[in-house]
Amino acid sequence: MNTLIVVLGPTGIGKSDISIQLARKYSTDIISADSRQFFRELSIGTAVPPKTDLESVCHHFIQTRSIHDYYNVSEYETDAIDRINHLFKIKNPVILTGGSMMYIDTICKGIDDIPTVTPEIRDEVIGWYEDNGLEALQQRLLSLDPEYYSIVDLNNPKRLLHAVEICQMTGKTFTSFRKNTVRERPFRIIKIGINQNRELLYQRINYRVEQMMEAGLLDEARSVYPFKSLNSLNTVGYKELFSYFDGDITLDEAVDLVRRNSRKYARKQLTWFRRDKDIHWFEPTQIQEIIAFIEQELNEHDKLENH
RNA sequence: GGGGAGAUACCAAAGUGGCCAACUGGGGCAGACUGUAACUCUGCUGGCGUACGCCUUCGUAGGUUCGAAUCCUGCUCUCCCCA
Repeated sequence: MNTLIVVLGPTGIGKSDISIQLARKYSTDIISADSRQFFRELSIGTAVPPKTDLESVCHHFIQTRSIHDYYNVSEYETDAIDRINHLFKIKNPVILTGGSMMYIDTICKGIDDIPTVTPEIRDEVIGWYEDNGLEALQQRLLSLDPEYYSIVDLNNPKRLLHAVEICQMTGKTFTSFRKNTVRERPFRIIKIGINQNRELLYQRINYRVEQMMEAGLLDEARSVYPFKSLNSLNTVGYKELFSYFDGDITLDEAVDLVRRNSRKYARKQLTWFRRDKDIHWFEPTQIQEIIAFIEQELNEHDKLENH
């Protein structure tokens, strides 16, 4: 059976380096599970690996789309699973790496089939919400899908909005699509988590922000500033600099915010990963241990299969 | 040297006799998460305790009062204006 090695962890921990080393060792490719590295207009602020790395190891789903494109987890699931299965014909293991929690889970477990909301419906519902407010939105959901209403976080407009959109568009309840089924994958998954002591992680993050600024993040952000309202640009490292361009804060304040929001994001990632008991955790320096662990897992697996 | 303003929890900042362990924001910590998810949302944040609660806090030392972060006095420090 083929194996997908998933390398995950908080932002800035050094996942890319480790994945590249693993990819070299196993002469294989890397599939990105990073919801911001998809965009070709962004590279410094999203920490896309340097050109030399991209050339030495084949990466998939990095900078393949535009910030103007609509893309979502479901499409990613289809695309990435196709690519992984395709790669398995000639390579094994394959490596998946990234920090976008939901994207990783989608590859590992799948996600329910829910129709993609059309722009018309989206505009209609959002416009309606802006005119009528949160309470009205809650009531609208209550009448469309009381079951979901009883379990959603009623203060979370994004969740409410999407449920209403789906109900509106399909004429069915949002609940009816939420099967919560886990898709069995025809390959084995080994999850490697990279993390370290919180203080060191924060130091790493702070340092990386420094490096990004030196590498020209300010110019990169300025180049996409005209499109700042795009969702793809509601991204740490850019939105803060947009506030600076807007004249709302100083550059120093903006950079400080980038650091803080990066730390927050890292914490959020860890919260998500914490409940996944399948992850085997290592420190960024433990590349030897990681390889040893993978070897052991692969061997055990072969034995099981031969029996 | 003279005059004025102020010192509140990690930071900022309300509170100006009891409803104050102290509004609010930030930060920090924890959590949720089914399609634009690096999004969006929630809880906690003096100490001890699961909890009713108990203990120690509002520069500092005293005082007034049944009761003080709030009133009075001394001291220390900070800022502003005049010299």
